[in-house]
Amino acid sequence: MNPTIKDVAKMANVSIATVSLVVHNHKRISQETKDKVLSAIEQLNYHPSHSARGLVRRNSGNVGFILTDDHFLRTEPFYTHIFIGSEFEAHENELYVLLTTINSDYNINNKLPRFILERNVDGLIIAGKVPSPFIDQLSKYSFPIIFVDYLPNTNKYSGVMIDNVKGGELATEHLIRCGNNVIAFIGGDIEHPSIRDRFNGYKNSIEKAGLNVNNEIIDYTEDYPGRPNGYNAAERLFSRSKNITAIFACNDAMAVGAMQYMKDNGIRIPYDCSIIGFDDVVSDNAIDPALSTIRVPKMEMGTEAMKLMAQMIKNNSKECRRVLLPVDLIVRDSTKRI
Amino acid sequence: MNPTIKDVAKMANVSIATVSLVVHNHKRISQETKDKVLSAIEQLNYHPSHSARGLVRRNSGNVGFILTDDHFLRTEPFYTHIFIGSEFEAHENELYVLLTTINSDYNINNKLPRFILERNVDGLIIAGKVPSPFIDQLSKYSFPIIFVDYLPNTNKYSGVMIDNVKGGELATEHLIRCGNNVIAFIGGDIEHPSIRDRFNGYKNSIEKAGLNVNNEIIDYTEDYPGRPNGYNAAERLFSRSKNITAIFACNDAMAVGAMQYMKDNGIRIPYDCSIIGFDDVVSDNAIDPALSTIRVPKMEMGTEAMKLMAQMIKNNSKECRRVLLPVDLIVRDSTKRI
DNA sequence: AGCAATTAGTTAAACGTTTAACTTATAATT
DNA sequence: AATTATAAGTTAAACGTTTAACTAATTGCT
Repeated sequence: MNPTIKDVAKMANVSIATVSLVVHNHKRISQETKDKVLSAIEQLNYHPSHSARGLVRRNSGNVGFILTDDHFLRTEPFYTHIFIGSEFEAHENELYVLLTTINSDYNINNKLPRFILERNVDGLIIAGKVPSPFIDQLSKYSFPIIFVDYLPNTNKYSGVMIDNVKGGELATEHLIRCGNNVIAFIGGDIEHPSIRDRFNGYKNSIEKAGLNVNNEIIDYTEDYPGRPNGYNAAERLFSRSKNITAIFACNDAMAVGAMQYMKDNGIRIPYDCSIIGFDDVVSDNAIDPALSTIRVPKMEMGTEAMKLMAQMIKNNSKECRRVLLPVDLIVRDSTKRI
Repeated sequence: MNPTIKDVAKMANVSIATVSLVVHNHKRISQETKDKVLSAIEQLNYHPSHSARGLVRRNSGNVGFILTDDHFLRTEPFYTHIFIGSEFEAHENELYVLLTTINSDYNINNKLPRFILERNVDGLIIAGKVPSPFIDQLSKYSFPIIFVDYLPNTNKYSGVMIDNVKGGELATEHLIRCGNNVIAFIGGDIEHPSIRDRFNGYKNSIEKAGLNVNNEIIDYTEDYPGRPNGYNAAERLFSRSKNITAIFACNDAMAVGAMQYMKDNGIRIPYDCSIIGFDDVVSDNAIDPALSTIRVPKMEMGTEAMKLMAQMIKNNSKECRRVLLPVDLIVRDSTKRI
């Protein structure tokens, strides 16, 4: 049986209230008593019962972490890094993380995750784009919600985002500095705020450099921005225009797909065509040449989200707060000065 | 405020004990009363408090899920699938899953995950190989532990495994049936039980076919069995022997690495050399040709582990139980009849 | 010296369940 | 009719904390 507060109290010859006060290091307790109690706690290896605490505090000590299954299961461990960041920061705040996935085609008839129905979380972190019917369902609950890497259009939610526009600019500027002047863009669903922002960054830089934004070398579809999509996008692109010298892909997965197309069709990277991705999730040598990209601070997004969450829980605040994290240009071998 | 059992009792005009009995669908309650209570529960959207329940039942309702960070963050979402399986099955058993990673170089001075120290889990699922100092630390705790995809050498632990020997045999037999008679093996750390079993399956089939096991075309190292390792292994292999017509890689990641080496060196797959992997984790078209492999029922491993866990928790049993899941041969385009 | 203020601790109620032990009403058996 | 058995519910204690309200001892102030 685990030691309880009573065991500690008995051992230290004080009341259980005193033990509790020491645990919360309340000022009312003298140093002498504190030492006595602390030593008993140490000896017994006492840890307060999560359940008992949750019962009287009327909270759970848990934070739900939700993402869609296709995001979680994709090849590039983007969201996995975000989760790890959250989990890490949760330790610092004495919180536990309950991870669950929802269907990417969640609809109004689907059940909400069990920890929401049973109100066994004090807050929710939602990573990546989730179906809007899911978000709608959440409105009846009053716990804080923090979005990471995706923010619904309504401006009532807190979120941790990266500077996608800036990232798009950095990538495009880099390609321009390398001497390219026919720079294509490939993206998935342009309705996705992140992709749209990256595209806007692309446009900004193209225009700033005095080049013209040419729809013929801009390709996006509604499909999931993964490798197959990148492959197909590159195929369409090169069938429309032969003189493309560089591609900015909205993420690394699409970039890798596009690279595969180029390899299959004798287009040498970066000699015939440079390519840059976004996210910095492929670092292994099976991708050749190494992909230049925009680094996204994935773990940091997770930690920032959990920090925000811990604050909101502690202050019982519902105010909407936003964090914007910077991105960096990472130059590897897939982009080359002409 | 969330509705409590009292609210339900008041609404249904019964005692709280009756509500509790209905929730547990105890036979002592008449159908009539049951209906009344159930309808009140429905109307109020009542869910029992996890904390209150945990307090009296002296359990947490949580299961810890542990793996090393490099396993979790690897490119192929192998363990992610296992986790999802566990999480799914946890729902069926009214359990929550607390996921956390440990360092792959965990040592005796590292702290155990918080949920273990605070005894906030009723059991532990450990996925993949973990450092043995970690396992040693666990011995002071008495909750059930289930290993998945890795079982320490001592035979005191419960586990869910796949038939690695059989998988090795299936893969090798397939290559033999395709007409190959110089079949190489590449693997990572041969001390890893799964890799050793796969290798043993390979040997079984080679011998059974009357071929000889040739150390020159067998390559393993102590390194992590990822893509870079596969690349290097292929390099060593082809520098030692030119007439290899097929490779069995101990997993898909190493196979992909080896494929990259072959592509870089003009070895056409499968015309010059066939290759088969293990795990079935790469299904995207950026890997070309599509990789033949041994399918591992990843989600099922997760669900089976959680089923076992739920039983052990329910029966308060500590007996050692094992589940062995079968694997399948998946023929794609990287292996070809000569 | 007499009173107020401060310090250091204790008491006891509350949080929302579960469940053994009890009660009461009805049915079955002698 | 008296006794026993069964059915259907209720009572109350317990689980391990937190914290407001209280007490008692000491110190400070006039």
